[in-house]
Amino acid sequence: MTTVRVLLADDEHLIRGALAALLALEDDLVVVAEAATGPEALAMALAHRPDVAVLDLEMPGADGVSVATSLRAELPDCRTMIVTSHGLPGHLKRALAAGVRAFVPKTVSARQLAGIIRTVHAGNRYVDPELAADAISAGDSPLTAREAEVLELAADGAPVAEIAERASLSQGTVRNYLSAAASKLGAENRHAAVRLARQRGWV
Amino acid sequence: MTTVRVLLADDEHLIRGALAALLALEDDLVVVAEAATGPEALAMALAHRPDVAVLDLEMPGADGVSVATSLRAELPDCRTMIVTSHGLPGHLKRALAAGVRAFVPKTVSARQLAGIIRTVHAGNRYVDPELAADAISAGDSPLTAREAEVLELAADGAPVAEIAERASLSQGTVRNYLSAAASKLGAENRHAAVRLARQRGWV
DNA sequence: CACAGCTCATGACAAACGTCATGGGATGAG
DNA sequence: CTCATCCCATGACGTTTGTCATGAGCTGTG
Repeated sequence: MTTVRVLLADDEHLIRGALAALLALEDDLVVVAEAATGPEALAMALAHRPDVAVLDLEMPGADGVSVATSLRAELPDCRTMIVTSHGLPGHLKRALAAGVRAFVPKTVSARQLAGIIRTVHAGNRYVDPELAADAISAGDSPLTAREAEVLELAADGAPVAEIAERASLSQGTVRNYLSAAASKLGAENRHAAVRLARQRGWV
Repeated sequence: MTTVRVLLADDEHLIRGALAALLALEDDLVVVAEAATGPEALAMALAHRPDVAVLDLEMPGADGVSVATSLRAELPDCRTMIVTSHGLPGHLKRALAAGVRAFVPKTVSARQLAGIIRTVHAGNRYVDPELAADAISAGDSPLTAREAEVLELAADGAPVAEIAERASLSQGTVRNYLSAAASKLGAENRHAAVRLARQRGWV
């Protein structure tokens, strides 16, 4: 029997600890390291060279996907997987693009998670069926690069003047992009557009 | 030794299961029921009459605080406590007003949580020191009831006309409230005001 | 090469929004 | 009772927006 060396990264101590305890019950899994932040996860991975890194999507410092990206470069043999509370379609896409092998919502049971870790370790992929369906039905972002960028700058309710300055664009151009983005998303105004784009993980 | 009967409510199966397993290690605690949604938590509580209800703040159906409110009315002997990932000051306030005995971020360890459950069962309260400090420094909401209501309706980027209709107010009145709210919060416009109010848990 | 698509800009117009002054009715504290 | 505060409204003003037309430079594809 091969044992799988696992790295666990989650900023919530309660969950990380509990998870470690549950995974320890599976006798072919061993948690070799834990981390509470993105950078820490990276450091721990380099130090302990786990077979599989289980990364929370939302962590301080660097999110799961960017950790996965770094990991892919620095530790190619380590498979990565993402667990998350909020299963936005866009996140799934970003994750897969970063070479993540599994994308799992926290609504699964520990036993299922253990199974998925084995699946990933065996070289296969796993994506939660429901999330996959959402991602497919949500489709690709219709926004161009600049539209997305400007929309993101508009996210905190800043006036056009400020967005224009931060993006080094003229105010007119910003309004054009905002208008285009809103109409592509079927939103009444840029603020609603921001909400929609967020929901679909396009920002 | 008295044993404490605990209800566990969290929509994330992974966490709920893991938590149950960890609490089971404490021999004076016994998890008598689990729930994944607000209404389910309520039903389980009525059926199993636990000593302490550990409620996640964000759950489908009804959030932790409203469950606690119902519980207070229907099962006064049951102490309630809230665990949450996002410790917004306003939530803490709402929770305490609802008679919740403890408010804990998920960054604590399972051992600490067990201790807090005992504290609560003994009739005492517990509030995470950091959250308490935030809540105090954030202060009370300066918004009047209507201002908060209108601000909430503005949350999804709806135009004034729609807000006015939904609140049964004139458009002028809505704009006045929005303007007042934004200036009280020091925001540039209503959208930024919504963000700020959300951050502080005032909506 | 021609064509399509993205990028950036300008100008102009209508609609939406923020702000202010003003006032009447309700309510609660002193 | 009086005063402050909130609630609701109206009208008016200037500003910020969304939208549209138009055009120029750039890039990649067929």
